[in-house]
Amino acid sequence: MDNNKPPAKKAPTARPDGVVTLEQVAEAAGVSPSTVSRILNGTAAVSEAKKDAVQAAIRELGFRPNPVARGLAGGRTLSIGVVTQIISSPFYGEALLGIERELERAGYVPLFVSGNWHEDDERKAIETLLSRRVDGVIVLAGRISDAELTKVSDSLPVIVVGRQLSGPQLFSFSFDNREGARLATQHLVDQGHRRIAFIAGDLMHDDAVERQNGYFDALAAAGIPVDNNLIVQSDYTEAGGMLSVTRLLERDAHFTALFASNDQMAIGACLGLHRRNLRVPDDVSLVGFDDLIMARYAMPPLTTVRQSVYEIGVEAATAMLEMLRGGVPRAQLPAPELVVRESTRRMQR
Amino acid sequence: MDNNKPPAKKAPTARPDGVVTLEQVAEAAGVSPSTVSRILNGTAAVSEAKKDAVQAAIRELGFRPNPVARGLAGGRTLSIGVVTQIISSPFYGEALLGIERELERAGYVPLFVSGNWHEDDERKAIETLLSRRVDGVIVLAGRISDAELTKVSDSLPVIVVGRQLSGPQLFSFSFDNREGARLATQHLVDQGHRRIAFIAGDLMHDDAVERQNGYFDALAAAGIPVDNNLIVQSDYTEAGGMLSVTRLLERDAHFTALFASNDQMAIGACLGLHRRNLRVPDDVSLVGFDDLIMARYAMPPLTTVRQSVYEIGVEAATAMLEMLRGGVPRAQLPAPELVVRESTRRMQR
DNA sequence: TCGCCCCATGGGAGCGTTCCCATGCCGAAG
DNA sequence: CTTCGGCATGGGAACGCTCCCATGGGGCGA
Repeated sequence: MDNNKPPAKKAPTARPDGVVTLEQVAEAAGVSPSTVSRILNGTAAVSEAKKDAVQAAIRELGFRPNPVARGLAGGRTLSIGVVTQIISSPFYGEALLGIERELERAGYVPLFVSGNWHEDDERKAIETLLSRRVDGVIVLAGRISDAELTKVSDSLPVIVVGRQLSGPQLFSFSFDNREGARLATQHLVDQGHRRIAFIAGDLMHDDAVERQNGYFDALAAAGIPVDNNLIVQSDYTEAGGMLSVTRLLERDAHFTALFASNDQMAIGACLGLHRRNLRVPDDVSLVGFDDLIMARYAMPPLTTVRQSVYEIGVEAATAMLEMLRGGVPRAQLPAPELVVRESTRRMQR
Repeated sequence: MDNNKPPAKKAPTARPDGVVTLEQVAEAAGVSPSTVSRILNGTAAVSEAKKDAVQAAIRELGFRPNPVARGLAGGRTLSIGVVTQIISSPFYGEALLGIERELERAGYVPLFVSGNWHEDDERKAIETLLSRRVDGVIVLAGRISDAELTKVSDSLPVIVVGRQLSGPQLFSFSFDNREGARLATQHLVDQGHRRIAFIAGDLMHDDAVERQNGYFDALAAAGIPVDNNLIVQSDYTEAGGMLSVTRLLERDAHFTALFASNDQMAIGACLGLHRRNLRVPDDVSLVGFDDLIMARYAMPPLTTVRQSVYEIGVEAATAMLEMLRGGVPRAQLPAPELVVRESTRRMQR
């Protein structure tokens, strides 16, 4: 009774580490591993009886499929790579949250990697993701060339937010930055402002360019000539916004309104103005872009353009899942909307 | 010449999908897969000659080990699970950045999952991580019980930030919240304030309790009795901070200073005060905690307690790596430091 | 009634590594 | 010179799952 011959062929029952495998489930349910796999993945038709037996066994044993083994065997890892620029940014944070929530519903897990606004880092980030065998990649903005992105999409579905690209496994969508910026500028014009300064983002990026175009659109519509002296380029950070105000003031570019192309720069600008004893909105009306939480709690609360960043994340994830399912993704982003708070007012005198 | 018999035994050379495997490297270098593995992992001594040959082959073929296969075979996935509460929070964002940066240096990748301040979600998050076979888990605060956390550490190294726990595979460390809060309150006392309101965090969490204790400490040291009417409990969000001010004001709890136990609530409180026509710092001095970027750009810039959240992330990751290496982790967090800005001033009249 | 086709199922070969074990080989000790 | 130990190396079995292929039955048309 004690012949414990090592090559005992098979012994799926119980393991020292308490890990439950598919094989054990199969044995408990009295079916083959193949059948369990089929039920798990819905790969093929299985009789109700066996289905029930297996479900019961799974529940009883507390079986949880091992994604690692799945990844190796099936080539899918149920994980999606997400390339952000800085994970800590309030802007990206919102988007990541949307992505995470949406992916979770489908059993996928996001793998976040930061590009740090640096082309090389971004490339490395994508490499990391590829070597981790993610099932797809979502790229939020970024510097890497369109060509490289397209190349990646040869082997994987790719969703790009904030660019215009497409291909068999490539889908992109953007928020209507131009219209949003137009709305913001228009609002300032409507309030009687004529000298409206503009803090642009990094013009290497489409969205920054589009926001600038929206600014131009509104000025043109109002018959106000563009004055380059009123425009500075910055980097979407609070510090950048603050610095921009200094630059503007040093140029002696008199302005009664300022449109910063994102909220973070607007907040920075606000402090910059404060330091020069210029009050918002009394001396300068200020508009931001994005409608991050910080806009709502700024002093004064910031007029801005609502862009539901969370929603963008959700849409990106949805599109990815759709692509993975073999379908054709689409993205329906809400239209830009101006949120008027207290940082803008009708031009005095 | 055309006999393409299917069971050709082995053909490691080239694959349709361009994926390079360890086996191909072995063949190219004229050694066995085992040897390549040994070189890759430094598992055993290998002659210099073979080592060079393999290195060359790796470089030439552009081989990148497949973490998925590694995970299956070796039981390690080179990934670390990180349980946060809300990935989009400016506070956690900073910490995650620190973790990511530090892990990257060692070739590890973080897997972020959100607990949403919800015990069930947190438990599910940890489950997800375990089923993904992460090599370790870093928990940032959270609601889950100490016992459960300890249980997890039976099978994995665990690092907990913001609690006091320990065990063979369990390490925790905290920022000195109590001292930080004491410092903040003390500062207010030093400015002549006696009626100092306090917005606590969720007292289910150690850090919130500690911050409250620090507040008590300073009051006691100054001989000021605790007035429960001056204390409200909230949730570390801007909205919560704003609401707290309303509650405080409705109670007719006259106060000349307010210490909010994190920056986000302080920012919200600032707006709340503004709405009631109370100016910061003219009518009420305000102090926050954390020193997030937003504190620097608040209006007025917020006096707060510096807690390098980024650093905390780095320390957590470092400790994790140390544990993985089999060593004994330690964490050296900088001491709390008060950052005086413009939201506090000497009590008038 | 017979044969064909399709469907439910099982068997088993990978997926790319790691790691245990076996195999030579060489030098040192007896 | 023989024997033993140790070291560099190769072989091959896992790891847990997916998926292709083979098999056996049953239903249905002729």
